[in-house]
Amino acid sequence: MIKGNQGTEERIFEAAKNVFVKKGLNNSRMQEIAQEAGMNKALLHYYYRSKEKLFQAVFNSVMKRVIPPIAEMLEKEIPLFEKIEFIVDRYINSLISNPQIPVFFIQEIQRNPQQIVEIIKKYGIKPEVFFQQIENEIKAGNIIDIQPQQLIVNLLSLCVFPFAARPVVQGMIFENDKKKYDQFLFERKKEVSKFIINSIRKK
Amino acid sequence: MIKGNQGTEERIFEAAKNVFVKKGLNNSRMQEIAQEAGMNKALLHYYYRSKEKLFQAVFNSVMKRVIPPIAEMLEKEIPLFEKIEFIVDRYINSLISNPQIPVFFIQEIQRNPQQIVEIIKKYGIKPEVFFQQIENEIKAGNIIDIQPQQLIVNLLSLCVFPFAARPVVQGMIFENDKKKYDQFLFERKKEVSKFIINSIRKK
DNA sequence: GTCTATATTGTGATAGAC
DNA sequence: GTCTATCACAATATAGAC
Repeated sequence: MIKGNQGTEERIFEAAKNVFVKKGLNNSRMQEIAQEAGMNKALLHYYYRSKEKLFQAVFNSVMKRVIPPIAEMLEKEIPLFEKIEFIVDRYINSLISNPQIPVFFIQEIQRNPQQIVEIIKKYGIKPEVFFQQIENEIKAGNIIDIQPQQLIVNLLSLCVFPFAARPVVQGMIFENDKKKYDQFLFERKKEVSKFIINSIRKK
Repeated sequence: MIKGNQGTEERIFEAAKNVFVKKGLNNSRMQEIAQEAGMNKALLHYYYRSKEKLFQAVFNSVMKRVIPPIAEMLEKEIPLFEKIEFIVDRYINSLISNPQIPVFFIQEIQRNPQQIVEIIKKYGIKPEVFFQQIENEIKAGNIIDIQPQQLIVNLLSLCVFPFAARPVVQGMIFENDKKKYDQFLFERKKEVSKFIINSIRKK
């Protein structure tokens, strides 16, 4: 349960975030959120009017915290290999701290695909800078020929998938051992950037 | 709508599969399935008793069709690089034919994480054969030193993620252009195995 | 087996006392 | 602002005619 020292509205918000992020919109009950916040469910409506509005508040807040760092990293002006190491390390680290975000995001986008367009517009994600950097490195002969789009999707896949599919992977290849899987994720920070750089570096 | 030449039970089942796979359990309505099957919703209960049971029938059927081919490919006795090309090509191809499966699977596992254990037991997925093969290649000095678990998760990530996160990726780096993204996925069959083999091959 | 009509239940939302 | 009690509605499930 959420601790009681904050204001009521904040307590509701924190409780809603916990529940929504874990279960998604449709598997979450207002009753459950109220209980998590240590109050009656009528109060949720008093402060947020409807379940949908409460959810939107949570979703927007999570996006606001999650998207800008990524957008920023993509535009950072440092050498490519350094940048890959930097992004992978930071990104996996932040996913270790917030492991449910990928599923939360995938589910919500599935439910309401429209909003992805708004999110991109709102936070001004521009992968073009990163694309350009990759193309420059190819022309300079420093890395092998690869479509920038393929490379960036590879990077995202390698970072995010192990969190989105955790129960499956943990069950399939780690005998459902939570600690082993945590260790695996921790090591992955180095492994993934090694894997990528190994693949695109000319030897 | 489902065509009417099959038996009623099969019509229901096909309709339910269409709806459930697209929307997941909680966003699907019995009414909608009935409509899709061209009949009254009372019939769904007559044949399948409850929504939950109908869903389980669909889920089990999908798993039965999706899991064994993967399990089999992992144990196939062919050289490692060939095997990687084979798995990636076949796997991405099957995802192109059934693009909603990853999200369907992730959502359901999230809702009911218990069952993953049963599925693994039921279909006898054994990655050990593949692990052993990788370790042998490392000892023989044919590929670089890498944890087999990391490699296999890399392979799965690179294949599955672009389907699970399609709306996001399509929006972020393909200006929401469906055709471009389909083309991208098609090319990926070759790109992914090249990417992996490039990374682990000793040069 | 298939339908219409109805019962039952779960849950989001509101009214009104305090 | 916070609570209890209640409403309203949607969706699953069943009864019963044919």
